Amino acid sequence: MFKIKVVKTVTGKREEKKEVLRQALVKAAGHRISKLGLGGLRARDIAKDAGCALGSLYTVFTDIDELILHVNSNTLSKLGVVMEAAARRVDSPQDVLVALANEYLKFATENRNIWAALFDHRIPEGAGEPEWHVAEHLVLMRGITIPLARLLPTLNENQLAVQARILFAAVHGIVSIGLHGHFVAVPRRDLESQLTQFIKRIIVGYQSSSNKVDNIDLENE
Amino acid sequence: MFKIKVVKTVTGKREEKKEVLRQALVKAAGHRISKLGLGGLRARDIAKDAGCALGSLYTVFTDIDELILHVNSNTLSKLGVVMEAAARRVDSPQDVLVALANEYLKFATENRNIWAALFDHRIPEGAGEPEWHVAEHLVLMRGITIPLARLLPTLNENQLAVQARILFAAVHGIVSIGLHGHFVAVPRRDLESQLTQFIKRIIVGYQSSSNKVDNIDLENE
DNA sequence: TGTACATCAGTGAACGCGCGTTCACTGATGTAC
DNA sequence: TGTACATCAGTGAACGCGCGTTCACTGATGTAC
Repeated sequence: MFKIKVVKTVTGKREEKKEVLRQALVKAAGHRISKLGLGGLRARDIAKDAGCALGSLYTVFTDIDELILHVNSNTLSKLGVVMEAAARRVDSPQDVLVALANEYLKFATENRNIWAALFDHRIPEGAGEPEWHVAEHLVLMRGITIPLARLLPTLNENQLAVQARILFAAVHGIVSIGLHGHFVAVPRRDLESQLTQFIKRIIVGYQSSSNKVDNIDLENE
Repeated sequence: MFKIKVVKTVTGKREEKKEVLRQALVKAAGHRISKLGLGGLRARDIAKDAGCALGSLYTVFTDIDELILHVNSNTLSKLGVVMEAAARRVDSPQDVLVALANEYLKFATENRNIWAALFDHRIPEGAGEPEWHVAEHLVLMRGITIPLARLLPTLNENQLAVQARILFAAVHGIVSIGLHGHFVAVPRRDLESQLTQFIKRIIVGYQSSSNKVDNIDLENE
């Protein structure tokens, strides 16, 4: 037992250092992206900031893209944490949905570049994102599905998933165009209240008897 | 009079040819983008497709970016045409809004890459897009404002503009995430009906007496 | 524990290449008389 | 109308440079006995 532990520790020293390097690189890349955006990211700069040689980057990641993927993974997890916290601060499913939308806006505003990297980073040609990364997206969706299920108890799992995605996409669009200023945007200071009203309107739409989601959705299954 | 006309024609021959070249380049660039996306665009290829030398491109545009701007301008104008036509095919403001959203989805689906270029193209560093291009965006917004004004007659100009932008942003988000498959998307075949339901829900939200837009919006003015 | 050997992380200069942009040249278009 | 000269569009080879990635080398960590 003792022997095994020692061997493990000693043998692990290499893997341990590698892990430290990995973290340092992800952190450095994150800072660079925060400051200059995804487009301002250079392998050389990351290595320099992380305090290692350029080549080291490639002993730990196969690619710059792989490194970015890890940065995005971190971002997603941070986003998940604040969203969950926001949801916990209120009770009714209506308030939770509003809180989630506003927290998303807040996160995007305060972490512009690193948030934008989530969407700007395109996987090159071949197969898409690895499953572990897709799974992280799903966790976020889950946070929306929960209040939605309380709000619309007649929907099944699949219908809820679809509504969560639609809702997220709509909010993302508003936040994205609002911050980016692409096309003509809504003044920043109005965004939050507009977003809140927007969510409330959709909730009213969900609840209106003439427009029940379960009636409609079944068309598609 | 006759003399002037002749002089004009002859003198105009240079400018005329230049214009032909300009159009050819924009067209060629458009095709390239359609096929390979904005990321697959190369100055050499465009010139080749347009049947001119590489250098010619720079006698007509200062930049690749300027050329792309013109392609986007074309796209915007095409989009405007189909949206307007779609709006004319129905009567009630509700139906117009639904039709506009669905036409937007259709346009994006059928012109993926060239549509994506509208949003993917980032102006380098310095000052933003030229005003003539911004004006083109406004025309699109105008198309949304009109039915919205009929639906919500108590809103003033400014409030309508904000609502139009929010609505556009939300629809864009749904279409964008739906098509791009970024994050986990809604199955394509469901998108249209989901989008329709979505718009209907928002309209219900607008009309619900407990959630009047004019009551809310005035907070911000 | 100590010594000899093996492995592999870490290095950073050099490679390679893609690609936007320029520039000296030519030939067509325009002007003057 | 015709001729001599001027202008400027059009050309494409060459420039330049940014930057991801590699690779021969070194030194630290790990293994065997």
